[in-house]
Amino acid sequence: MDGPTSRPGGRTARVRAAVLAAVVADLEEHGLEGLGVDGVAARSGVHRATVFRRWGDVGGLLADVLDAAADDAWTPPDHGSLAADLEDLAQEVLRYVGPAGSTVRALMGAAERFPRAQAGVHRFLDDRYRRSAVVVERAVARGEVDASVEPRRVLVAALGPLYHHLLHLPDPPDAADAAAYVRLVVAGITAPGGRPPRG
Amino acid sequence: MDGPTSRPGGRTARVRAAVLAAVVADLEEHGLEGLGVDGVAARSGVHRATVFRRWGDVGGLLADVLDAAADDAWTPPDHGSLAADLEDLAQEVLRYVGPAGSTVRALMGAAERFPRAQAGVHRFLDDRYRRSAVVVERAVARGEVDASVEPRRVLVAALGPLYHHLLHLPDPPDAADAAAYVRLVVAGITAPGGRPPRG
DNA sequence: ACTCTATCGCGACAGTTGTCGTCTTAGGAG
DNA sequence: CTCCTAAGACGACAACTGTCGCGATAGAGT
Repeated sequence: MDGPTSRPGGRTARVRAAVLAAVVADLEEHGLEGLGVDGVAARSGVHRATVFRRWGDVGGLLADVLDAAADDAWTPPDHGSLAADLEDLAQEVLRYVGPAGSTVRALMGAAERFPRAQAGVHRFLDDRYRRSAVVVERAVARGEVDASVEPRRVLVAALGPLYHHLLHLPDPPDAADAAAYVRLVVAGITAPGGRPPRG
Repeated sequence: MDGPTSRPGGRTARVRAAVLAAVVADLEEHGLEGLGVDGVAARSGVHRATVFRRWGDVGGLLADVLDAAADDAWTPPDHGSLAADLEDLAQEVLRYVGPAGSTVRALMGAAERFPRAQAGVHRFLDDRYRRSAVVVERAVARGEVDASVEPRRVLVAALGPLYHHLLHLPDPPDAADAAAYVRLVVAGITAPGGRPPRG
């Protein structure tokens, strides 16, 4: 995500590391409400104006944290069945966006307010869903589901209710809820006599 | 939500109407980012301190707008089949939270930041889902689906992906997307040979 | 008509957010 | 080692957010 910037090494990288570390630390301690550029600047030892110049606002900070974190080699699980794979993904969503101090959750909360945060959410989820598509493709290869299904739509249908539940409903979902949402979708596309879903 | 407050009529009600009208107007014009207590106070002719005292923050403002709007006699449609009813609900979600200046959307965006907004989202969606449960109950009565399904879970499974898509994915969903998410769930619980879903 | 009190108007205040221009420094190029 | 430039440091600044105490008033009860 750095591109061919002029001075990738040295001080700049050090400043970025210090700031991002301060963001996650402040986030875990005080949550999204307690996260401010001023606090991050003080904690990281970097000047306020510098943080504003490079990251713009809290949304930019969070987006950069996630961009840095997304630079991993994550790959979806392979349990041999679509249901098991999707349930595993759902549990992972629960683990990552469930906790109040979670970066993903904070970023989603800031998305509507800060354009940079919204772009960060888009990048993160798009990458996530792109990597997860193999789960559905493997199911197609196994003959578990019809080849006409669109992997992305199945993933969103299976995990979307969990995100919605986590972020917008009063009662926090547990592992059983996550599994139930997945099963509701899997039952549809793997139903023996059911008509092949169009999308 | 007024309860047995002491002075429901007269000036207080007038102030509330003026402020809430200013909120929706500012929201439509400048979006959530451009919504501030100061602007609302100026536009409504009500003093800053009064707005802060009664509503606390932007989240309180948005929550009250939605509380006022939820005081209607809305009832879910009855098209004679679960699929048609759910698709209708999905289209309604699309209409109401799709537009950028929508109050529901703004409230959801502010939820993570302001506790009052979060409570407002909870109240609104809970009420909405409670009223919509009849759609599933009618399907059970018709014998369309098994009686063991939990209406709330079906609704969340059918509409959750749409909320998720609307709020967190780059490409805005259209009517076809909304219908597809619904069908994916309906196919599962109405599948002739499929095992009865557990919840 | 009179009283009483919840609510509003008002202005002062402190803290936070975000911008700007200027100066200094780290560190790459020669 | 020296020069040059991108990046950070610094402090001043305006706008917004949220709080407080005090005085004014609408409007309900009698």
